[in-house]
Amino acid sequence: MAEIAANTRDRIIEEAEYLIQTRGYDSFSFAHLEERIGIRKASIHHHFPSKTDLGLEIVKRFRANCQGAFDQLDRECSDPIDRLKAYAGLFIQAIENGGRMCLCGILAAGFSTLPTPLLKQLRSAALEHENWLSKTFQEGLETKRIQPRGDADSLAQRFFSSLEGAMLLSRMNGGSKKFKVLVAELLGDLPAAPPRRPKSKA
Amino acid sequence: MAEIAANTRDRIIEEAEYLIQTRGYDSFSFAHLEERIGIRKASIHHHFPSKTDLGLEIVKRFRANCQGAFDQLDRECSDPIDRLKAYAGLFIQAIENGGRMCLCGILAAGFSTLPTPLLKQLRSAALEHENWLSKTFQEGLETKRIQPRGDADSLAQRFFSSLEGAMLLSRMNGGSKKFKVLVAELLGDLPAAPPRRPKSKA
DNA sequence: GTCTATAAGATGATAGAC
DNA sequence: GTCTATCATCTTATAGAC
Repeated sequence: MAEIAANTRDRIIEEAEYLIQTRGYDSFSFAHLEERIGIRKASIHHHFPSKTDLGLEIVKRFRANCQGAFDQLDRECSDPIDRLKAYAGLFIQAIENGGRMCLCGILAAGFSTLPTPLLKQLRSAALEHENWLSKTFQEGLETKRIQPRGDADSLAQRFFSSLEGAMLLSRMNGGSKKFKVLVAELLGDLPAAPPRRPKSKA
Repeated sequence: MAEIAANTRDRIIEEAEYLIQTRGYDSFSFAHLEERIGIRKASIHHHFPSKTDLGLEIVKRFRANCQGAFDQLDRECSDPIDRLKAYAGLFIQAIENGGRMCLCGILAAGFSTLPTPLLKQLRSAALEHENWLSKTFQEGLETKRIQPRGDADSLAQRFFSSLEGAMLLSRMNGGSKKFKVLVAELLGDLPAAPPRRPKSKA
């Protein structure tokens, strides 16, 4: 995953993504990029004429990366709860990798000042997360692994909201530590039956 | 609650609070205030020397208002679940009153660029919400009104994260409509027993 | 208390040399 | 493809007249 970007264009995307994840879209600037990459602002404009162009590429790449991650989770985790755990693990990784936020959450927080094309990409990104989560909860409901406390869409949206909210709030106190606890409680609350019972029955 | 501000100073606080709730701290400016209030930027600086000073007053007032709201909820709702419902109702009111976000959530989202004094106020504000929620969940647990799915602190943090996350995400699609549904599901999931069962038993 | 005028810096963006 | 130089605009903030 975290290789060093080969060309300038990719380095710009990489550093800009970090800046958006940590500062938000409005509060990141070409000057910050200049400093981090060691390239002049004008050169960045050569690769991305406007800030919106750059933002768009970042969210598009984010969407593609997420789809890749979803496919990998589907392949590697047969149990839906394990899959949700691994999904939440991606949030933890982000927090611990320089205090990054999920692009969905941090961009949604800047909703009212977001350029329209970026907003459309953001909507799609968030929808893809909710859809994948819904599919996963649906499987959990069908296989009786997850308690039926609402339909899959509802469970997905509650799970997503919790993670996004907790992630944003986590930076105020203790970073990933509290977030991890909350995730564990969230996941521990899902199963329809104890995951593994002692071999005696009575 | 929503009276018109008597003096200039209060009007500034009022309008600035709205701007922060909708745009975030970084993205609101004295120029926006000038436009909304019909007063020059220099005059605003007369009341609040720096932007941080203004931000501080807003969060302090917010904390006081919340404490007042908590007291009122404690007085008016005897049932802890009703109290949580009324608490969530405050979020709905904010969304429907010009698409406002909770200051805790929108300021937390701008965490990394927030002036230190404001960050401290924010921490206190968030803590007060979590503490009041924890107290309320504790009562629900003790009176067996709420299912024991974790301790009160944990339930409070999950509830708070869900509301903040859902609120921030709500603006992307449909505003308060989806948020209301999510809140209803969140609350409907709490009770330890069906609130009212048909009088027949078998 | 409110105003005009202005400062000093940041912002996104462009022109044109190399 | 990268640079210097420059732009118009926006930002927070101050000085000083009324």
